Amino acid sequence: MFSIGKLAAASHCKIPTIRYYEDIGLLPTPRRSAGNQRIYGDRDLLRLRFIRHGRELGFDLKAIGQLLQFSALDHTASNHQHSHQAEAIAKVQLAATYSRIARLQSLAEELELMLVNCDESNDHQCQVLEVLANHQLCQHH
Amino acid sequence: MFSIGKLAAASHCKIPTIRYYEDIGLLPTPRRSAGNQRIYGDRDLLRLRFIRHGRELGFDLKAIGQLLQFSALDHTASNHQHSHQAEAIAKVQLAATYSRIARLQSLAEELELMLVNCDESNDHQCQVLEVLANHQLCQHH
DNA sequence: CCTTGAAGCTCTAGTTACTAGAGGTTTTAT
DNA sequence: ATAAAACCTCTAGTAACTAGAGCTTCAAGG
Ligand SMILES: [Zn+2]
Ligand SMILES: [Zn+2]
Ligand SMILES: [Zn+2]
Ligand SMILES: [Zn+2]
Repeated sequence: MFSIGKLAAASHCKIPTIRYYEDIGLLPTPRRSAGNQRIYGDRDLLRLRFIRHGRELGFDLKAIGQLLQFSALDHTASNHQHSHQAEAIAKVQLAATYSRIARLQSLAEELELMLVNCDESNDHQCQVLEVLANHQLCQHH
Repeated sequence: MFSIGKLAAASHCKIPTIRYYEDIGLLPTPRRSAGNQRIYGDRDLLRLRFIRHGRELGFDLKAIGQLLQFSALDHTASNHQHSHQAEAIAKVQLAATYSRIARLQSLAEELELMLVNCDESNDHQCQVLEVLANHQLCQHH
């Protein structure tokens, strides 16, 4: 039985974010005090921590919504079916993560090259600006 | 002298995106035909390609706006000062890229671990769901 | 009991970089 | 002359929050 402020502190999640999760249906509508303030229980804290942990691991809210359904936190007991679906979502996330890494690595190489060439140009014809103006000068994409 | 459609085709940029860049001031307001349709020239194409190339390299629009100012495309001639500023922006971008890579790599490791542990669990206590519910089970963050 | 400051409430709007669609006009080609 | 393609403006939607205005409620001290 705690207020939204306590819930926020216990979950490392900001108050407006908690209300936002409620708005979009990720958190259930909590009961209210006589004066209309939200009251939460332990179950809500577990659910919110699950959501935040999912976010830290890079899942989007839609995926987290599905994962919650597969978990015991969404009142239907979890079973083997659900576990397999959860794994499928995690695999998609992993693949997306690898492809982002690959893309960022090629960008980093390109940027490094620009900067190195800047240093080596003796009349300093700035390679950052030159390359941006002309994609032909790129090596990696 | 070409229409917005031709400009889009020549720059691999969608039409609404071109109008959006105009709205936010990244592209100058073009002159118009008698019937109010936009007319562009070669200069606009160079500028738009610069912008798009910057986006492909991961710069945000604010950084690209600055880079444009430093470049010869923004009618003030480029000079050494400008080159140094351009390099500074590229260095910031490079650092941000490396830190994103590092973060994604730790996430990928965590996801891999979850999936491996799922496979190894003989009663299949789904580790994806377990880990999400309990950050203590994480190794990497 | 009363007061005051902290915490909570709702609602709106802003962030980033676009994208989609409605409903109307102009161009281009036959 | 007509019809299709391209263009116009304006609004709103995307993801996941965050900030602020203006008002109400709660908790603690005197
Ligand atoms: Zn340079
Ligand atoms: Zn390139
Ligand atoms: Zn599993
Ligand atoms: Zn964790």
